[in-house]
Amino acid sequence: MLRTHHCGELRPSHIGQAVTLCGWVQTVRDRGGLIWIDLRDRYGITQLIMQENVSHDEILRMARSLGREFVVRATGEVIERQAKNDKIPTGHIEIRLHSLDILNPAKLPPFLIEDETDGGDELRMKYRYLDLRRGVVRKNLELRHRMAKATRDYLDGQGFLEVETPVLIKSTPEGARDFVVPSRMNPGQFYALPQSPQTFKQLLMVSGFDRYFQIVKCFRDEDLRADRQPEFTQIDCEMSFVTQEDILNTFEGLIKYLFKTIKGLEFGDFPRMTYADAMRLYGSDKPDIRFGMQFGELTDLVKGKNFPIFETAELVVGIAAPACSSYTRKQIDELTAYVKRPQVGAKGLVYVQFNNDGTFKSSVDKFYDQEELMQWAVKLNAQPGDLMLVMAGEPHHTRKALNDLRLEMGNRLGLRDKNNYCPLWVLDFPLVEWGQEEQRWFAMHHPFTSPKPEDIPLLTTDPGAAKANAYDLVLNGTEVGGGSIRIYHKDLQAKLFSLLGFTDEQAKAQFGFLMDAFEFGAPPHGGIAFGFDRLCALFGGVESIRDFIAFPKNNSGRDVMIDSPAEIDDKQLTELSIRVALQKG
RNA sequence: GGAGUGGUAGUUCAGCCGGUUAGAAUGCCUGCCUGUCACGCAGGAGGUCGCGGGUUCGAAUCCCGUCCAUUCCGCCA
Repeated sequence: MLRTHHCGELRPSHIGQAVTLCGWVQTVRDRGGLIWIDLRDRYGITQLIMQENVSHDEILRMARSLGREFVVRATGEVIERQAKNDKIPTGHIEIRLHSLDILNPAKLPPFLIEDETDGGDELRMKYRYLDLRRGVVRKNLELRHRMAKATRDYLDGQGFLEVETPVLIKSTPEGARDFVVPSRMNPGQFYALPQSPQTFKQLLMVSGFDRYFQIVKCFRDEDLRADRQPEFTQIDCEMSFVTQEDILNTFEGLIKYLFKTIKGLEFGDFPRMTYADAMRLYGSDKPDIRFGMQFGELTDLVKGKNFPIFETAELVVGIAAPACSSYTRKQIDELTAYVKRPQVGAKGLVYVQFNNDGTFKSSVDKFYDQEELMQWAVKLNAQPGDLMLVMAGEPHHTRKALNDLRLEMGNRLGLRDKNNYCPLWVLDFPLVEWGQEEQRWFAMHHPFTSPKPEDIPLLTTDPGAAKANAYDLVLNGTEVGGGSIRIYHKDLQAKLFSLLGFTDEQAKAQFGFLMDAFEFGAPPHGGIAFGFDRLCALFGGVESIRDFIAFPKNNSGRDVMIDSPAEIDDKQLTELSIRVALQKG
């Protein structure tokens, strides 16, 4: 070993010991007659000291030649500091240097390797290996490690087996776009990278591995966001001989275990809400229930008063923002501008100030009297002092826009504390939804999801009304997991494929292996998958998942450090029987 | 595919209603300093104002195009 200790462990109890440390030079403070070096490694910072007329001139000269991030090996004696620093764990000791080796000099880094760096995102990603030296980023990866460890501990304790499934698989038309990989040995043919190990984990159930999990990379070739990467990690799980209730309980247990071991937080039973209620009360299938402001519908109440917007609206819906009745004209204009942004896309916003004296002042006073506005207040559960905000229009878009406004009000009122965790199960999703453009049904979850048994007759009469045994776990308005009870009978699976517009031939070509397997004794089964990166980011109290991934990709799916994706040689293309025909812009 | 924001010193930014030599902070270099730890003090170096075109006597500044980054919408079963 090149070192006897690391840079985070020496304490006053070590005083008098001869030690050797290795690490990176954080900074050199040359005070003339005294020189200090802060030596950093993964574990912390330890101060080295040299003194004129005490230390060798050679060491002093060498210390003055050091630059930031030089890799050095330092040997000396642990001594007590004359001036102590209570801000760091090693702040009561320092090392009186006897010898110093430069193991490797370093170019000046392009940004400061400190918690409060001066580096922007782009530069940090280009030199990610330097960024990862920073304590804040390192702590994120340490958190991720502990999350993965705790997940394995819990699931192992519950009898789950971790089984690896292939990464080179087959492209399927449903769902997200696939990343594809050409096969040299099979000219003109391509593998696809898995969007999830879905079919393989179901086959493992047929094989009798009745409790499977895998912490596994998944790939989706879709546009990115702060919380979406082209390759991401799931905690993928499946169980046999279980009901939906068993799965909810087992994995509520996992999330509780993570909160307990990682953050020391205890939870009671997670609340549950149907998809229908989530949409009705929050306009979202992933409601943030850290705060109230539930929707109230006014559609019937407002008709017949000659207010044109409301007369023609299919849905009139509002929220009551607590203690906001004193909002100024300017503040209300800001809210109106917010909902009119293209991203929200609302036409406008009606407001009603419910004054503390019980009177109302609104943007629609011409059309509605005080008594009528009082009825609104009852519907929206508004109290004196509240500000009612009402939107109208086509139901789907209006709910979505009001959801955006509700979250914005939550932010403005400081109701979305990142240290306050409110998990929620959302249940009873619809089985399928209508694709207007393609004029066909699409699976809301995926085509292997089981309808609720009592809704199977609806598949032929009214597919849109059929509910699925599908569920999402939502945490603070973010979907962190989702799953379903699966179909395990060949006939029902064939019926679903048919509903989704597959011909028998297409279904057989794409999922024949699964249909075949269902004929060899498939057990009832179901499962769930959690977005591991998102879960880590939420536990870390951060919106973006990038800092919980060691080497993430940027918005365009590029790795700016290794500069990928990249073109390949003609020789490689030839071997792969591929010709690139780029369309000229 | 669409909308917004940004691109100026190594870095983070200011300047942008056109007009001296493009600034600040930090980093870097040199010197001084025997208890620093965001060390301090003095001095110094450092710029294709993303790129291309246009308007103008004159463009970092206005206009058009383009590239890059970022946030959001679409998309993500």
